[in-house]
Order: sequence, then structure tokens, then C-alpha cells
Amino acid sequence: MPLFQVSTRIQYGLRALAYLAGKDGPASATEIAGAEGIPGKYLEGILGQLTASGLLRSERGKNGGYRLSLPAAEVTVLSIVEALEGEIRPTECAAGPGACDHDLACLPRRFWLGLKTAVDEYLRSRTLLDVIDPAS
Amino acid sequence: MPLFQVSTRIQYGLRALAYLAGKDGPASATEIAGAEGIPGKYLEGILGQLTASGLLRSERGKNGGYRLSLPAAEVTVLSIVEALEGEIRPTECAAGPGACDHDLACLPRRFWLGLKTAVDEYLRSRTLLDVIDPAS
DNA sequence: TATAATCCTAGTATTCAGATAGGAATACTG
DNA sequence: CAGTATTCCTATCTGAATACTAGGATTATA
Ligand code: FES
Ligand code: FES
Repeated sequence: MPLFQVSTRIQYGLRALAYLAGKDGPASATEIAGAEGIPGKYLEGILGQLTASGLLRSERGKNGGYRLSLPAAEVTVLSIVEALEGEIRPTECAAGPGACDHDLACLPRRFWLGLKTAVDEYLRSRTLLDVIDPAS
Repeated sequence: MPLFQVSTRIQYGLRALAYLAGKDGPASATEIAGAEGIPGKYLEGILGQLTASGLLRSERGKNGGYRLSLPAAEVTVLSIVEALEGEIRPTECAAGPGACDHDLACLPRRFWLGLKTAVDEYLRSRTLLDVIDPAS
């Protein structure tokens, strides 16, 4: 029903990162899942993706876990979203001309690109620190 | 893959309205579908929804069809989107407290509400005329 | 009466988000 | 070395939603 529904991947991922931002040492997937009420195995995959994209560092073995590789203030939400879902794009043809059978000047496309820009800017202007800071 | 993918309902609906905005008399679903390359019967349903919400006026019978009930400059894209998909809401809990098991002060929620606001404002600030006007 | 249109209801097909399952590789600990 | 806790990898399932199709009833025009 809603125009844009943020996937649970992103919601879970953001909450997990927020949890990690409020912690010193590493936290395991199980720990975060328990604290946030997220299915453990599912979260594992999400954290793996965030690790692969460089936002997290992982340590295997006992006492291992995940930790942020950057200070929370340097992690934009846009980078989180892109790590988990790839590029933001409201329509197929927003990717570029040719995806659609319309011509270069297609007017609706320009409109949708404007929406993408607006969303991108919001996400780029907010960091993980903003998300966890009540006074922002 | 993308964070927000605009549904074909909305894309088709917007293109149909743009087509109608560039025309004087009424246009039938078949005519619009042919011109825009949209499945006819599918478009019929979309146009029906736009009619029910008051954005279009329909005339039945031969030589009937659909026409805008307002000048293009007075139709915000937000009203189009809401007519076709209901309220815009990035997460369940953005609807209000209680939808989620978190407390009132849940920080991610405030972040997502901010995103909703940014999108709403973009959509409310653009009219159908902006969409079809190259110089906007 | 023939035709062209909206309107109404139901059904299908495919895709995808959201999760689950099982185990292999790795690292610490006693 | 044995045990345990962790990440990592791959495969599979499922429910819901999107996108579309089908058929016809109703209404107006010519
Ligand atoms: S180019 Fe895709 S709708 Fe026009
Ligand atoms: S209230 Fe829904 S995530 Fe916090």
C-alpha cells in the first residue's frame, strides 16, 4: 500500500548498527538479535553484507563478533542503504535512457529522478550518529 | 533491489494523467493505453481508481472517456500517489506508536519519519503541470 | 439496433521479501 | 588437544503482493 516501504533488511540493519554504535567491544549476531528482537540467522546475513561492504569489521571464532569500522558520525545512512539494497532508483528507466521505450526527454522520468535526488540528499545528510542522537 | 521502487500503477497512472493533461476532450482507456503502451484492461482499473478519488471525471457510453476534473496546475503528485496507493509510510511503526514493540522515543522511527516528510514535501510541491512542462 | 465506452468481479502467474536450515571454517579457552 | 562460540556459505521454503488477464454487465451515442 505505501509508496515506499523500507525493507526489513534496512530497518534491521540500521538497528543493528545503532546497537553497535552504542557499544565498545564487538557484539555477536546472536547478541544483537536478542537485544533487538530480530531473527538471528536472518540478521547474520545482513551483518555479513555490511561486513562485505566495509561498514563493519568482523572477527571469527570465540569472543568474535562485529564492530563498526568507522565512527558513527562518519557513516551516512545512504551508505548503509546502498550496502544493503544497491542503488536507489524509483523507476527502471531512471537508471538511464534506453531502459524504456521513451525518448531522452521523457518528462515523467525527469520527475522521478528529482524524487531520487531528494531522497538521496536526505539520506546522505544523516549519519548513524544523527539516528541514535535524540537531540538531532 | 532499489530502496523504493515506484509501482507500475503509479507510473502508468501518472503517464495517463500527463496524456490527458495534453488533450482537450475526453480520452478512452483504449486510446491512452495505445498511445502509452500500457495494457488496456490494467489501465482501466487504474483510471477507475483515479475517477473514484475525484481526480478524473468519466463519461460512459460511446464517445465517452476520461478527463481531468481540475487544471493540471492544481493537481499535486502527492494526491495522485495517495489516490493510487494510499498513505505514504516508510515503516510500519511510522504509522504511530504501538505498531512496534519499541517505546515512544524509538530513534530510528524519528529518522524514518523525517524521510517520509522529505518525500511528502517533494511530491506535494510538484503538480501535474510541472511533470509535463519541460521548463520546470 | 449496433457500437463503443465505463464499470464490476474474479482469477492467475510470477516475482520477491523474509525467513529457516544445516553445516563448514575459524578462533579462543581450559 | 577438545570443546565451544563465533563468522561464513549455500540452499530452500513460504506467504503475500504486484502485475496482469478474462468475461461480462451497464450505459450512452449514432
Ligand atoms: S523513459 Fe521510462 S517512462 Fe519515459
Ligand atoms: S518503533 Fe518501530 S522500530 Fe522502533
